[in-house]
Order: sequence, then C-alpha cells, then structure tokens
Amino acid sequence: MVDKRSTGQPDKRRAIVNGALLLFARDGYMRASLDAIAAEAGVSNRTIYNHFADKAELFQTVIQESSQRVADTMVDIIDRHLGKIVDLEQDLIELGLAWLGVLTSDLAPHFALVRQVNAETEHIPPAAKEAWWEMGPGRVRRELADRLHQLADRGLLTIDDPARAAGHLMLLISADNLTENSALDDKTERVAMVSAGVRAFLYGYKR
Amino acid sequence: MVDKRSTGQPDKRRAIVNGALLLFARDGYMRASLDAIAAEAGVSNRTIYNHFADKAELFQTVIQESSQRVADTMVDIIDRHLGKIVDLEQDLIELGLAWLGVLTSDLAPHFALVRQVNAETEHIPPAAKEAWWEMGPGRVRRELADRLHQLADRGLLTIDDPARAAGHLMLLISADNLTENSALDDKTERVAMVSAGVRAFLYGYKR
DNA sequence: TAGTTATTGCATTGACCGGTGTAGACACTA
DNA sequence: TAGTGTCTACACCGGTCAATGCAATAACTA
Repeated sequence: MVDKRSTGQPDKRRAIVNGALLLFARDGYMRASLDAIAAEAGVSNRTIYNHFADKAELFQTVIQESSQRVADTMVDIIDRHLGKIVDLEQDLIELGLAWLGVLTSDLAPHFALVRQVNAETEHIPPAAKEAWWEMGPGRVRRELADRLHQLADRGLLTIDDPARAAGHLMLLISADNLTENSALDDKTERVAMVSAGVRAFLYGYKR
Repeated sequence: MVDKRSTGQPDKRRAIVNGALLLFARDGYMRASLDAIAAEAGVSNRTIYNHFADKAELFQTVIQESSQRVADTMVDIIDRHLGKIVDLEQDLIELGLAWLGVLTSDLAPHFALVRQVNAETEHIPPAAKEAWWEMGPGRVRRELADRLHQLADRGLLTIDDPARAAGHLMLLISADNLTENSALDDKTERVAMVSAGVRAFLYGYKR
C-alpha cells in the first residue's frame, strides 16, 4: 500500500524523513515548517517536493516508518524476554526495563511523535491512522498478547482476554503521563516503577 | 496567581473560554485561529483582546479552568464511591463506570484538550504546565491515593506507595489509547473493560 | 564523454493569522 | 439625561507558510 516512489536519491529521502521526524515530534504538524525540516535535513526546501507530494504525505510517511521501526524493536524485546521463561516475574521486570530503555534511547522522538498523532487525530485521514495503528502499537500488543496466551496455556497465567491483559501490562510498565517522567533518569526509581507495575499486573493475572 | 482581570462582561468571557475550549481541543493550539474561536463564541474577534492579553494567555486560561472543573467532578466521584465501602470490588467498578461516564459527557472535549497539552508540552511555559498538572490530574491522583491509603489502613488493601497505586488504578480503569475507544459506546464492553481493570488492580493490591 | 536526472537557490504567489487602530453602536449607572 | 466603559464591524499591517516556477549546477549512468 505504501507508495515507494522511485524518484530521488535514497539517502536524501532518509535525511528528510529523519529531520521531519525530529521536528514533527517536537513541534507538531502545524508548527514544523517545511523550511525548518529542510534545514534540519541539510536539504533544499525544493527537494522535499521531489520525494513527497505535500506536507501531509511527508507526515504520514514519517509516522508510518517510525511506527514500524519502533514496533520492530519492541517485538524484538518481547521475543528476547518471553522466549523462554525461567522466572516469570523477573523476566517481566527485565522486559519492562528494556521497554523503558527504548523510551530514552535514540528512538525517543518517536514517542513524542505518538503524542502528536494522538492530538492530531481529527486531522489525519482514518485510513492513515488505521494503518499507523495496525503496524505500530496494534502489532506490538498482538505480539505481547500471543506470548501471554502461550504462558496461560502453560499454566503460568490465568487470562480471559489476552489482548486486554497485554494492554494492561503495557500500561503498567510504561512511564505514562501520570508519573513525572523525571523518574526515568533515576535507575532505582525505574526499577521500582517497573517492579510495581509488573507485580500489580502479575498478581491480577497469575493463577 | 490567576489574573482574574475585572475587565469585560463575565458572560462574554465565559462564552470565549467555552468556544476556545472546543476549538483548542479539536484543532490544537496552532490550528485554532482566533477568528474561528470568536465565531464559535458568538463574539467579535476584537473582544477577545478585551479579556485576554494574547492567544497564549487565552490558552492557559482554558486549560486551567477546564482542568479545574474536571478535577472537581472526578474528586466528587471518588468521594461518592469510596466514602463508605460495602463491597470494595463492586464499589471500584462503579467508580470506574462513573469515571468512564465523564469521558463521554459534555466534559468530553476536556480530554481531547489534555492530549493537546501533552503534545504541546515543549511550547508551554513550565510554570503553566506545572500549575495545570497540580490542580488537575495531580490533584485527582492525590485524592485517590489518600482514599486508597485509608483503605489500606483498614486492612482492605496492601499498598506500599499509594500514589503509584492510584496511578495504576486510574490507568487500568480509563479508556486509554491502547483500546479502540469505540468500546466506549457499548455498555457491556464498558463494564467488561472496567471490571477487568479493577480486578487486575485489586488482585495486585489486595490484602 | 554525453545525456539524463536529481538537487539547489531564489523569487514569487496566494492564503492565513495574530494583533492593532478606529469609530460608532450599545448597555449600564449616577 | 449625561457619562463611562464595553462590544462590534472593518480595515490594516507585518509576518509566516505551503507550494510552484525557473534556471543553473551537481551527480549519476550508459
């Protein structure tokens, strides 16, 4: 479905998308001007229109690709920590810490972009938002739900609705907008947050 | 700290704030033009500047007052359902359903506005965001934490960190951006969502 | 090397927006 | 009734922005 148009040089295109990601994430769709994006990407304003039809198409490309990339990382973490279980609680905590690590990694701008998408929800074509969701957060939740379902089959968890359980776990683990995110800087605070979240989830779902 | 300037007629001012709330919530700070807000409020463009210094001050006023009003409602719900407990699980479920009811009430635009605030976070003066948080979400969480703390003292819950527990409960109860919010329309789905959230929380924190 | 394509800088267009000035209409009060 | 302050309609300014046109340059390819 993605229109991988063949025009333009690939590296220029990537520079544009990366720069646009940064500015869209920080400033939002309206504030981020194409001039600023061009400057950030080290590219002529005019070149952007050689790769993308207009600002809206650039934005949709950015959220798609960022969503895809971060989902890949997340799915990777899930596979790594829930592949084979030795101690479920400990494994979940480490999964949570890896999760939190992504929030502060070089992928950090993505999560600011997610906030922009959530705010811009009335002005994004439903199909684009649907596609973004499906290959991003939706895919991660499905993957996690599958893993939890397997663990339930092995008697390690009791779960009625795996999708809901996966959603709950993601909520409890992630630093959300209810916690001051200064907590992310402190290692022990990070461990405390994830541990508390995992336990609240685990004792709610454990056999 | 709030500059309740005495200029202008109060009802005009309220109309402006209400209209601005609607448009800021739907379109965001940048997209919502003062002309559109004036039209929505049934007021002259020029009149807005009779009540507010500029667009930024109007925005801060809007998020403050909306936050305050919704927090009042939420605190009310907490007091009503956790004042005296008969069946903790049932009471929490009903609290959750009341909570969800607010999301779909006439206060609904507020929650879209919250998403705008979260997106606009880099462009709001820290002091304004702090004030918004303190008398809004922060106050609600403190109130809920106090109640949970009392319940823990009475032996109905086991809680290490009441603030964290309150945050977890709010997360699990609320329709979040991980669930397709079409679920809010269906009564049985609403009950299922809140019940599942309450149980996941409760078995994580009970006794 | 010759030819094709991408990129660049710059100028321009048309639209929108925040904010101000002004003068008259309107409402309230003493 | 006279006076004070608010509201309204309208025109205006300076600035920004998305998008396009164009001609010159650079990079790639056959």
